[in-house]
Amino acid sequence: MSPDRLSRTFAALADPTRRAILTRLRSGARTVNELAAPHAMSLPAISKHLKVLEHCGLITRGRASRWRPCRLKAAPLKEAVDWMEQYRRHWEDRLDRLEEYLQQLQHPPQAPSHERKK
Amino acid sequence: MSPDRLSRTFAALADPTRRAILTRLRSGARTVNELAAPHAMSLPAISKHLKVLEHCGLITRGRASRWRPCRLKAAPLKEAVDWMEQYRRHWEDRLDRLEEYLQQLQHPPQAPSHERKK
DNA sequence: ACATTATTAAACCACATGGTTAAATAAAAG
DNA sequence: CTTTTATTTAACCATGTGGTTTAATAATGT
Repeated sequence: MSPDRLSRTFAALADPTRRAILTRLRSGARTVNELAAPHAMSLPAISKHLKVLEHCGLITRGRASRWRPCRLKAAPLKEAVDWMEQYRRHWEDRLDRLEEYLQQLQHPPQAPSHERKK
Repeated sequence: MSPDRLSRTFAALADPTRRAILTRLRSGARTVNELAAPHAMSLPAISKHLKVLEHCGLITRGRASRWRPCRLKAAPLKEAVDWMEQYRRHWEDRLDRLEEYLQQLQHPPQAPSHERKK
């Protein structure tokens, strides 16, 4: 039961090594060795990270003779940002206080919802 | 060695149950029981999810008599979106093709960068 | 005092994750 | 053909994650 793509994307982004790889790919396609170089870990470890990124669609891999150049595909990031954008109003300070005030009107701390009538 | 907050935030968002909880909290504070109700899992499971969300700052918990109302705090989402925004130009179609063309000029598939013999 | 309600803690389990080393594969170079 | 280079696979290991059930805690209601 593999999770949905949004979940896979967020999971992929949760690792600093993988984020570093994506950042590196912003300036163009790179081979596995090139991507591995800056990191203090084995090549198989990097290979696994790349597989994770590929599996959620954040990179694609071509074949150029004996190299497998990785290329950034940012589409899943759009999907993720779109999900988060729903919350923009919640993190913008101006509305935050009003927000909380309205929330308290709806759900006074003394008697949280549960059994209220419609 | 607990990971940085950005990593924790992405990890928190990688679970559909937790995203559903956050979505629910957009309309105001809710008690643990209220949040658990729509989900087919035990209360301790929900309690753990809330702990994850709290630990990365996506929710705060107050104390109102015997209830622990959870309240959304979207600030970490801003941090996450800010990171992703760097990639906006990569997912906007118009630039995508030009992007790839320029990347190929820089890193031709036949002989990737670093140890090319002249 | 006792039972009820809301929530958390503890102990446990299956499986995923992130790393390792050693070996396999594939293409290019000598 | 043999060696070298680039990368992946396999097997393994420690730790983390997401769930369970049972028990503890804490405040309220009777």
